Amino acid sequence: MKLLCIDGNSIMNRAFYGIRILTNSKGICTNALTGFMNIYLKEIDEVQPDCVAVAFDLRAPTFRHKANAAYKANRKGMPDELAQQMPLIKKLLGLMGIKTVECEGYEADDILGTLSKAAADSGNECFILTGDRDSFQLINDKVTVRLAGNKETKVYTPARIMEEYGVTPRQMIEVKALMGDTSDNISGVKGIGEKTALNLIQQAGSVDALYADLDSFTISKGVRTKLESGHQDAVDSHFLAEICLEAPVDKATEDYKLGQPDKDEARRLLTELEMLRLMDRLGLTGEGSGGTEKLSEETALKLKDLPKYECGLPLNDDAVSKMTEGTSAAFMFDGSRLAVFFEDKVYTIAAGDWDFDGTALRFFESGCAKTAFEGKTAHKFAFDNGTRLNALTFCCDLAGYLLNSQAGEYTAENLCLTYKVIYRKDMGEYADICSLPSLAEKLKVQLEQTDMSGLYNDVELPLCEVLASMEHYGVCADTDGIREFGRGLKKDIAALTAQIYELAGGEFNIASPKQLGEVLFEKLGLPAKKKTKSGYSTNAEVLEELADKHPIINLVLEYRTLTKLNSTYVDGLLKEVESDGRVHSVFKQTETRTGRISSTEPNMQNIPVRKEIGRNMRKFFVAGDGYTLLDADYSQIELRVLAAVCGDENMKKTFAEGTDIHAMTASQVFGIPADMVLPEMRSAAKAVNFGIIYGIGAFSLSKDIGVSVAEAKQYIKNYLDNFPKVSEFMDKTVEDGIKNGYVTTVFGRRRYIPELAATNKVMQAFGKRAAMNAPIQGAAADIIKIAMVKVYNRLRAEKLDARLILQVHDELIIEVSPDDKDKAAAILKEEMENAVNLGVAMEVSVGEGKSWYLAKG
DNA sequence: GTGGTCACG
DNA sequence: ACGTACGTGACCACT
Repeated sequence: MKLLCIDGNSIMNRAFYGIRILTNSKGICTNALTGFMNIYLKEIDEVQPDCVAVAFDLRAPTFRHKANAAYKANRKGMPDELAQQMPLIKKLLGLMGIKTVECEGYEADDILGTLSKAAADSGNECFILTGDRDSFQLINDKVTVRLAGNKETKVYTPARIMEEYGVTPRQMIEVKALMGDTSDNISGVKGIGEKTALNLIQQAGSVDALYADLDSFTISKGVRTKLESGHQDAVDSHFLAEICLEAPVDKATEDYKLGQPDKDEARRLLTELEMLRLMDRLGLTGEGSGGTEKLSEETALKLKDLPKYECGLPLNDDAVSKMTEGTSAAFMFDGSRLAVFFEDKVYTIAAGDWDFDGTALRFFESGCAKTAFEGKTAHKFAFDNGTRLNALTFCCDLAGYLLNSQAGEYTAENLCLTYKVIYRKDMGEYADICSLPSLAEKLKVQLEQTDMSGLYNDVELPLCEVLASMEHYGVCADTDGIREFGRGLKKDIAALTAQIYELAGGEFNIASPKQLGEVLFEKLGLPAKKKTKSGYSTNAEVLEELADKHPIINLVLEYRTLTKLNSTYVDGLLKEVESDGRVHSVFKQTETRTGRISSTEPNMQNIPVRKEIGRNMRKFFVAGDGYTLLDADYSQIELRVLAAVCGDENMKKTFAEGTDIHAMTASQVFGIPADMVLPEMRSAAKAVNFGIIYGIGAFSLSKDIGVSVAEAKQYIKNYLDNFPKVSEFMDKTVEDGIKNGYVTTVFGRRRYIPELAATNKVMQAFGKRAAMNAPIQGAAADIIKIAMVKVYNRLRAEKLDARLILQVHDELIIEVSPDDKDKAAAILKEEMENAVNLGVAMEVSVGEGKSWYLAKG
C-alpha cells in the first residue's frame, strides 16, 4: 500500500504565503485552504495513494517530549489570517474522509516520522509531503520526501540527498546538530553554517566520530576553535535535531485508508466559505438535479425573492430605439457578442446575427446612460467603425481595479464575491449581465468610501476612451525598413555564430543558457560566478566580468544583443503589423499594481533606446503619409513627485530654478559645492536618487555603481541626513502601510501591500520597498493619465488634425498634420506641465520628427 | 508552464 | 547564511 503523509502545518504555511490574502464576503480568509487543496489534489493525482494521513502540530502543548525548555520558543506565532484557517482545513479534511493526526506534546514532524517508520516496517511505501527540509532525515528506500515548492514538487530519495548534500538522509541529523536551525531554536555550534557542517559530516560521518578524533580531519583553525568550544551545543542540538519515531499515535497504515466523503456537509462548508471553484474540483457540484448546480439553502432562499428577468430577447432596432437619453442600461460587449440589460429585460445580439454591427453601433451611439464591463472594447469597436460610444457612465472593471489593483481578474463573478453582491447564478448564461446593475451600485459606494470617486470619474473612466483611440489609430511601421535592418542583423548573427563555434571548438545552441554554461564553465574552464536554480548563471553582468578572460565572451554578448533585437523587435514586430501598415498595441488599464498602464501585442513601452544599435528600431516607427510625430516627455517626474510629497525645500528649489537635480544631490551627499561635482559623483548621486525611489538597499546600490557596500551605505546615510524630509516621508509611508495594509498616492490611488504583514523577513522587506515606491511611481502614473485626458480633450475641442498614439510612462507621442503641429506641440506642453499642481514645477520637453527616433531628439 | 534573459520607464 | 531596488512584457529553451 502507498501512504501519503502530509505535514499539515508546513503545507498550510506554504499555501498561505504563496497566495495573496483574499477574503470572502464574510471576511473569512481562504487563501491557505485554496492553496492546500491545490497542492493536495495535484499530489493525489501523482502519487495515487491508498492511505492518507495529515499531521498537525498542536498549539500550545502543555508539555514537551523534549527536555529543552526553550524548544521552539523562538518560532513566531502564525498570523491570525492563517490561524483562522487551521480549524477549517481540519474540518474539511475530515469531511473528505481524510484522517488528521495530532498528538499532544509532539510536533507534526514526529508524527510523520512515526507513521513513515511504521509504514516502512510493515512493508508499505510512504510519501512525505512537506514544505520544509526538516524531514529529510526520514528518507530511506521505502520513504520518499516530496518537497512542495512554489510551483512544483521536488522528490527526494536517498540518492537525491546524496547528490545534493553528499551525505545520507540519516546524516542530515548530524549536519543539523552542527549548523543548527533557528526556526526550531536549535543552536548548533556557533559560527558553523551549512557549508562547513556538510563538509565536516562528509569527512567524519557523524558528530560523535568528528569529536572522537578532531585531528584526523581537514579542519581550518577557526572552525576547530568553534568546534571545541561548542561541543556541548553539538550534543544538545543532536538530541533536538532527531525526529521522534515513536509518537503515541495509531501506527496501523491501513487505518488511514481514504474514507467516504460526507458530500452534503462538505458542500455546505464550501458554500459557506464561498469556495465554489474548489467545490467544482472536488466533484461536489452538478450532481443530482439534472446537472444544474446545487445552491446552498441560504443562497437559494435569497435568490427566490429576487426578481427574475426576462432574458434572451433579440436586440433589434425596436429595442434600441427605446434606449434614449434619460434612460439607462447596463451592457457587456466582448467584440462579438453584446448583451444589454434594460428595464429589467436582457437583450442580446451576436456576430453573425442580422446587422450585428449596425445594431451594436446604434446602441453605443444612443444617449442612454451606460454601465459596462471593459468599456474600452466598446469604445474601440465604435472608433473602428467610424463612430463613438456615448454616455458611458460606469465601468465595473475599472472600479474594481481602483479598489484593489492586485485582485487579478476583474470578472463580474469575482467582483460580486469580493463586494458582497449577489451573483445571479440562477439566471444561467445571463448571470453576468443580470448581476451588473447592483454590482455597479455597490462599486460606486465603495469608491466613495475609499475616496477614489474623483480618481475614477476624472481619470480612469475618461482614460479608457483615450486608450481605445490610441489603439484604434496605432502607429505606422516602416516594414521595408524593419526587414532591411533584420537582414543586416541576421547576417551579423550568422558571422558571430560561426566565430563562437570556432572558439568553442564545436557547435552548440548559444541561446540555451544550459549549453552555454557548459561550454564556458566546463569546456573552456572559465570561473563560474553565480549559479541559478538550474545551473550556471550566464547573464550579461556575469559575462561582462569575464570579458577579458576569453575572446568568446564579447562575441556571446554581441550575439545576445543582436538576437534579442532580431527576434523580439524585428521578427516580433513584423508579426504585429496589420493590413493598414500600422501596429495597434493593446494598452491595458487594469494590469499594474502601481497604476501605470501596460502595453502588449506588441509592447510599445520597451522599444530599445538606451544603446544606439537598438535605438535604430525607432527609425521604423514613423508618422503616416502627410503627418509628423511630436514626442513630449516629463523630465524627472518621479523625483519631482518625491520633492512635492515630502516637501524638501532644497529639492523644490532645484526644480524651481531648473538646475541639475543629480548634481545638487551629489553636492549634498559628498558635501561639496555644486560647481565642484565631478561627473562620477553626479552619476553616483543619480544612482542614489533612483535607489531612493525604489526603496534603497546598500548592496544593490554598490553593485549598480561599482563601489563597496560600506561606501554605498555611507552614501545612503549622507543622503538621508541631508534630505531629512525624504527620510521622514519614507518612514511615514511604511508605517501607514503597515497600519492600513495599503499606501496611497497624493491623488488617492491605493496599493494594498499584504507582504507588509508577512512574517517572512525577505517578503516583509519587499513589502517595505514596494510601499516606498508605490506613492511615487503611482503619482507619476496619475499625472500622465490626467495629462492624457486633457490633451485628448483639447485636441478634439480645437479640432486639430492630431491624435495621441502612444504613452511610455513619462512620454506621450502625437501624430499630427504639419499644419497643426505647432498648436499641438503647445497643447502637449501646456497640458502636461499643468496637468496637476503639486507645488513643484513639471517640466516637459517636446521634439518633432518624421520618425520616433527623430522626434525624441 | 516556468525560468532565464533582456528590452523599457 | 541568504539574498539583495520599483514597475512591466516578449522570446527562447526546457520540462
